Amino acid sequence: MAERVTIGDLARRLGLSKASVSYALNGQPGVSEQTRERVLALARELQWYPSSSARALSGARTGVVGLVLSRDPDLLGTEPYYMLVLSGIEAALIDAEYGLLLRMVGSEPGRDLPVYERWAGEGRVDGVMLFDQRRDDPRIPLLRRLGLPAVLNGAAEPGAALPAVVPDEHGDADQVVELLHGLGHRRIVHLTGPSGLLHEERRDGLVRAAASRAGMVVETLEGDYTMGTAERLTTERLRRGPAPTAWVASNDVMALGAVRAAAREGVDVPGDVSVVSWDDSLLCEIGSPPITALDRHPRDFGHRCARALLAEIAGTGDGDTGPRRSELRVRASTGPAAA
Amino acid sequence: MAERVTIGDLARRLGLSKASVSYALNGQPGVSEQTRERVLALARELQWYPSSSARALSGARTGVVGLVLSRDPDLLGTEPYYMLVLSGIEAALIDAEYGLLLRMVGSEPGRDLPVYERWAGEGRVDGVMLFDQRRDDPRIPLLRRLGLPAVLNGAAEPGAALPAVVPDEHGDADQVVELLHGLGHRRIVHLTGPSGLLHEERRDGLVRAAASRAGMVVETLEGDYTMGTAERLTTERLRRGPAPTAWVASNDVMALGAVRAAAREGVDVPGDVSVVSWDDSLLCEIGSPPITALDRHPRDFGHRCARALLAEIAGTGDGDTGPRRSELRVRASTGPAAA
DNA sequence: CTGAAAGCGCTTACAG
DNA sequence: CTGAAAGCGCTTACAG
Repeated sequence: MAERVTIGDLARRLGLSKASVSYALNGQPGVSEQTRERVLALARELQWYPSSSARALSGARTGVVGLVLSRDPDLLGTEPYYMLVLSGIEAALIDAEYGLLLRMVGSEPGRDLPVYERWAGEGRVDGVMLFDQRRDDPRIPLLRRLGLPAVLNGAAEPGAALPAVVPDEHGDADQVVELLHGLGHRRIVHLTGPSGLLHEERRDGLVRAAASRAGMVVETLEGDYTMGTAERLTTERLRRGPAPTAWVASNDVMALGAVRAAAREGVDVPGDVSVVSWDDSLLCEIGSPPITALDRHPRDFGHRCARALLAEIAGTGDGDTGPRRSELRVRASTGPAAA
Repeated sequence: MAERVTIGDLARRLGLSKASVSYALNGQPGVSEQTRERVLALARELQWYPSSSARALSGARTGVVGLVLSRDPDLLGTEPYYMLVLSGIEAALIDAEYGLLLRMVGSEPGRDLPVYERWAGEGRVDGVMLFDQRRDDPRIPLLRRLGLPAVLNGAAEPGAALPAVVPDEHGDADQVVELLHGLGHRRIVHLTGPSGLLHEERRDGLVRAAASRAGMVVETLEGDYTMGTAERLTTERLRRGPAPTAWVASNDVMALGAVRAAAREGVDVPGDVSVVSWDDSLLCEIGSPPITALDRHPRDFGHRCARALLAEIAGTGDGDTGPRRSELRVRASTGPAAA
């Protein structure tokens, strides 16, 4: 075990007090430039690292932010979306020399609450990032009570209870509906994630609004992001009689499920039915047919989320650059509406 | 900000010393059962949480283990393997009330070294999990020097410099080769990941050994886990003249690349060429054709890795349950060898 | 079984 | 600009 070098060691060697060393190391006023240089040089030479626990204990930052992922592990393994968001988060944190404490819990609502409670109680993190906001989300009052900085990612109203990072949901819905309308489709099935999730409700509202402006009709089917459910819902709907010609699915996995179910029912994609995914990924690229999808820049989004949280922790305004327009990647799963 | 409850508060309320409270809370001897009960009851009532930094500073555990993922973010987003391993790790850590500090760095070798140095210096973690061991891996001497507990995941020799968790690579190679041999294949292309990775070298050796026992021949092509490279290598090999009839790829993404390249070259899968993936995932299931793949139980593997590290940290032997046999999921990408 | 005390390595008022 | 000191909330010998 390498012997730890402390600021006490640095102070002794330099004939300074620990306070001066601390000021020098932290870029605080209170030491001459010359002293600071000497301190920094010695710290580097002796490979001094600040003890994160000592720092945290004496009231400074922990240098860590927390993220609780509330999805089923199997789904996390198949949906590339979160891994990409995660890598964007990491990129932002690295720049700020922050660490990420990651926790995966199941998808049942509320399983994450004790984690925040504990993190706050133990003083583990400086803040947390929240995804998948729900109606009357219990995390918001909880985090307020705990006094833990937090950022709501994917929220609609910037003026909400917590600072938020918003995606371009409006533009997303418009792009998708526009494409389908242009292809002659007039009826859409919107295959959503669980309706308890606010972004699913918002998306559905925006799709309906855009559709109705274009004189189109929308049927909503509530899925759960899994392929199995998407296949079942699609099969049922196709069998129930005259079905819409366009399907919009909330993620890539469900879009694939819709395509597979259609194939199994003898419904041609895109001949009889067009399919669009709200998330792009390799899954969409390799589907047969490849699936038209929105590239919502998940890495970029993760990066913005982390930066917003860091700004919140630092108390320096939100610093959010605002949403970036998604790119609709048109592939073979969409085509002219059947007559 | 909720006021922090400390053991001092508990001690005062109960008329005990902080030491007694600490002993009671930590299940240490030195307090009567009755006292312990009272302490625990009050701690629960006041929602006391141990300050992780105070604990860590006074020499106890940090309660956190670290993981550095050294792959390109884009690849992490497409390859489901790591997310599944991660969820297995999380499951084991939750049981032990441990947290996971996650860091993603690029795939250039060595980018992770400063992270370990820093984590050790800052006293951030109790140990780290190592994946993707390389020949003369610099992490091993580094971690030894730093005195940071570590576990090598995916290593072959249990008697190595660090405790290790081993997959059933032998069985994996045998299963794959056996399947192909039974289908009449006699020549295999082994599309590997970077040869600097020890598990790639071992796999290749095992595939060659199993093949040669069965009178088969193996050609090795070194890929980098990406689809692009796999497509290019496959295309080149197919064009170069009489190619083997069986392709074994080190991950699902490369297997897909091989299938796509074959299709583009007018080579039928599995009519002309069979393809097997070393990793199973949704990508394999939805491929056209669906790809025969080894389910190496990545969640289970992650779970074992985390448990081994926790055992190492606790100093309680390795506690590894040993490898679990992988399951070869035979799908439409493999068939009888062309005459 | 219990208490008083030192110490972990920092940060931060407070004096000089 | 610098130093002596208190304090963060625990754990852990050491006495009783």
